[in-house]
Amino acid sequence: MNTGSDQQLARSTLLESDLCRALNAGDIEQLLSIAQLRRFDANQRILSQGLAADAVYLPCSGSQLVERTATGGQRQVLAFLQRGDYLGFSSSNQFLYSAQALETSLVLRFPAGDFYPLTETLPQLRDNVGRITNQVLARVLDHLFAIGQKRAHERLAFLLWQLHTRRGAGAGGWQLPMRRMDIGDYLGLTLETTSRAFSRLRSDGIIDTDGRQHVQILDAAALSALAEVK
Amino acid sequence: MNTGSDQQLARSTLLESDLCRALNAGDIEQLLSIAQLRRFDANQRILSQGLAADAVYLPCSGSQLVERTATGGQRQVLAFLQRGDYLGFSSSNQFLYSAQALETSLVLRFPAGDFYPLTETLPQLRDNVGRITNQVLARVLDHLFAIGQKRAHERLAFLLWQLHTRRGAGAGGWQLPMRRMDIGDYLGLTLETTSRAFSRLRSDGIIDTDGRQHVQILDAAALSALAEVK
DNA sequence: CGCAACATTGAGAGCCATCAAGCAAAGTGG
DNA sequence: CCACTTTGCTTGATGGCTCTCAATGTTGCG
Repeated sequence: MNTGSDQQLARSTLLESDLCRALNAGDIEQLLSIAQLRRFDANQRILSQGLAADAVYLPCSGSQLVERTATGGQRQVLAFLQRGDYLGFSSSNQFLYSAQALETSLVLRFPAGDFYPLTETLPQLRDNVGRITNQVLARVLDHLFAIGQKRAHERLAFLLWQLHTRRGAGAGGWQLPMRRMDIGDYLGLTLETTSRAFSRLRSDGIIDTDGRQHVQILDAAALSALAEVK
Repeated sequence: MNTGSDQQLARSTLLESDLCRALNAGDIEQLLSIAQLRRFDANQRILSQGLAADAVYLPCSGSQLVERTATGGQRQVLAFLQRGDYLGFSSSNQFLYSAQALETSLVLRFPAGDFYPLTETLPQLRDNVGRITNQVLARVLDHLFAIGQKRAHERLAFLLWQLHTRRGAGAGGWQLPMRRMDIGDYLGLTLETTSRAFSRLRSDGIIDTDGRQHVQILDAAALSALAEVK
C-alpha cells in the first residue's frame, strides 16, 4: 500500500529533481497527474532488457540496480540508482538493460504514452530530458574510464567516491545496499577480488567498515585521488 | 583547400545521416547554410576535453578518434569515428573528451550558437538529435560490457566486428586507420596484448592480415560469437 | 539453534602488464 | 638510390594482478 507520506515523498523527490528544473507549478501538476507511484520489494524487477520501453522512472526511495546480461551468463552492472536518479530515459524502443530493486523502493512511473506527448507541449521538460540524458552519458563515460584503466582497489575507490559524493558526507558513514557480487559486476571484477579491494582500502586506512554493509570514509583525499577519472 | 567535390561529399553525407531523417529539403538547406566544411590532417586535433562545447561535428571522410586523458597520463579511447558518425552532440557546456583525425578528414562543423536555435524551430531536427544521443549511449553501453566482461581476444573481436558491420562486407578486407596503441587504449589493454590478440585471432583462422593495417574477416560467425555483448 | 546466504581469506593457476629484443615499413638526407 | 633513422608491430621472458577453487567465518532469518 502507498500511504499519504509515500505520496509526499514522491512529490518532493520530483520537485527537487532535474526533471522539474525551471518548470512552473502547473507543469509539475501535469507531470504528477500522469505519474504512477509503485512500490518494489528487494530483488523485484522494475523493467527488463529487451521489452518495450513503455515508461520512464524516477526512484524516490530505496536503491536500485541496472544491469545487462549476455546469453553466456556474463553480467555487467551498469549503475546503482537512488532517490532522484533516472531510469529508462535514454533508451530506444526496447530497454537496453534490466533494473531491479536492491531494497524496498518507491518509484514514480511515467508511462511513455503520456510522458513523451507532454514533452512536446512543454519545451522546458523536453530540454530537461535532454540534460538528464547527457548526465547519464557523462557518468557512463566515467565508468568506462574506470573499468578500462584502473586496478581493482582504484575501481572500488571510484564507486565508493561516487556514493560518497552523492549521499553527502554523513559523519558515521553509510550502508551499502548491494552485495559484493553486484559491486564486482559493476567494476568488472570477481566478488573475491572486490572483497580483497575492500580489505586493502581498509588496511591502508582509507575506509573503515563495520559489518559487511557499512562503510565510512576515513581519508577522503586519498579515496578521491584513487578514484580520479579526469 | 576545399574543392567542389568535397562540398558534394559533405552534402551527401549530411543527406544520408540520421541528422536529416524525415527533414524536408528546405530544412536541410537551413542546416547546410550554417555548416562549415573543415579539413583536418592526421593527428590534428578537432576538439579538446575541457574547452567550451561550441560546436557539433559530422565527419564526412577519413577517420577520427575520441579519447579522454587523465592527469596521470592514462588514456581511454572512447570511440573510433568515420563517415556519418557524430561528434560533440552529447556534451554539457564543456567537451568531456578530445577528438583528433587519424587520417586526413573532412568534417562538417555546426556552431552551437547556430545549431541549437535551429533545433528550436525544427522539431524533427531536435528529435533526430535525441535519437543520435541515444545511439551514442547504446554504443557506449556495449563498449562498457566488452571492457568489463571480456578477455583480450574477445575485446578485439568486439572492435573488429563493430568495424566490419559498419563498413559493409568488402570482399578483400579493409584497412585499420588506427595504431595498436589506440586499439589497446580503446579496449583497456596494452599494445603488446593487443598485438597478441591479433596473432591469436589470426592463428585461430578467424581473421587474416596483410601488413599491419589490413584486416580480412575469414570466419564472421566465430568473430561475431566472440564479440557478442547481449 | 540451525540453516542459508554472504563475505573473507588462502593457495594456486592463468591472463595480462612490463621489460626487452628483433623486425618491418616509411621517411630522410647524402 | 641507398644507408640511416624513426616509427610501429611482433614476439619472448618474466613478474604481478586477478581469477578460480576451496575453506572458514559472519550475518540474518525461520
